Amino acid sequence: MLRMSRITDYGIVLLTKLAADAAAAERAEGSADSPTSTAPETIHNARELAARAGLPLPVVSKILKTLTRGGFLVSQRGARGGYALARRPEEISVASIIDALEGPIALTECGTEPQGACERESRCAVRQPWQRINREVRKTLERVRLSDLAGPGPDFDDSHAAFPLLLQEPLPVSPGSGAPAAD
Amino acid sequence: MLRMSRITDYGIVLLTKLAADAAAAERAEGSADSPTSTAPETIHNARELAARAGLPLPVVSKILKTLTRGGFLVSQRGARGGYALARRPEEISVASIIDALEGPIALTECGTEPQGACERESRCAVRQPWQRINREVRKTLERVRLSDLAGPGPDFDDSHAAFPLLLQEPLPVSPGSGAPAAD
DNA sequence: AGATAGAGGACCGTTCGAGTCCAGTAAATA
DNA sequence: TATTTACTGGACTCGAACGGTCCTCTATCT
Repeated sequence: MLRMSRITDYGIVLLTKLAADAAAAERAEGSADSPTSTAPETIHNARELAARAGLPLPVVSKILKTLTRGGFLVSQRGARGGYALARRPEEISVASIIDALEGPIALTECGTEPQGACERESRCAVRQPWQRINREVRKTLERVRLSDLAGPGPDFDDSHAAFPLLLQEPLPVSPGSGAPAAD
Repeated sequence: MLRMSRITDYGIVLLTKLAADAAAAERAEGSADSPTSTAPETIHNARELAARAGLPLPVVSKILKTLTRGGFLVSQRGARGGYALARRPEEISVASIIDALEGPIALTECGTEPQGACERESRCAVRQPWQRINREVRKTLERVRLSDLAGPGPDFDDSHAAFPLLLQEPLPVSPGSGAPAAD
């Protein structure tokens, strides 16, 4: 199914919420005297985020810890502590989030392993092409930023084309192949 | 790790070998009197393919059966039986192969499930964007054809740029985000 | 001091995928 | 026709990975 783990899925949802809140707070206070992104308004603790996302607290807690280690969040311990985005949403790509939560993006193992690590490499005819496919999928995921996922606001509308970069038409396929693959 | 199953990986390797052989046979006989792609030269049995790929026979057998059910191969029972490509390599997309071997391509579950199937949908802020990401990754995989993986021949060379469509430069990211995400 | 909340890591149960095996059937050949 | 070859379909097992929980420690605020 070419899927990523549920943890990553949850992680992106959580980051999206934080990004949306940060954007809302920034908008609300204008250019006030709270310059840092760790202003109290943008700090949320795990319990609150778990409740809002409808996910169990331990899971959310684990994910937030990982994201902090990965440099996406800054944490504040103790009473009134919590998490806040460490960077602006536009500076965080979906690819980097996936990297942090479940290792480097690669459809096949030979995409990440150093060359020569696969004992079947000698008779493997597709290593090079796969590496290119991996690269291309990765580029796609790098183009998408957290700010794209957060959307323009709570009244998010699909027709707004949140990230128009993804709406480009697919390039024409190889000439001569009239019928596309059945799918 | 955003990976697909090993079975799918193997399946693509096997199909690639069959595609390369079919192309070689077609080239060798020119436009002889064997019009169908199921000519004896292009039939290979599971045992042979397993040996050439360096994979266990039962696994290869299982994969070939699945691919036959999916319409990618035609099978011939009995002595001197085997498998042959059902379609031309240019007509088979990597996306469709993945579909056949491990279900529809979707990074998250909400990409495939019918709308409303996720009980968290009401508070899920990222469903729509994810569906677009899924769609884009899928397009990427649809652009790549089996013929691209097979390469120009046995003396396959990376510099030949087997599928130039994938070598396009990445589009510029959202303006205003100077620093790319750390990865 | 006490309460709050993150940090870190151990732990467990379930699921899922890889891989094996077997009985059945179709086709070719001797 | 008997035998061999080879695909068909499905059941089955083993192990790893993942989701999820829990516990202890530390830092910070009131």
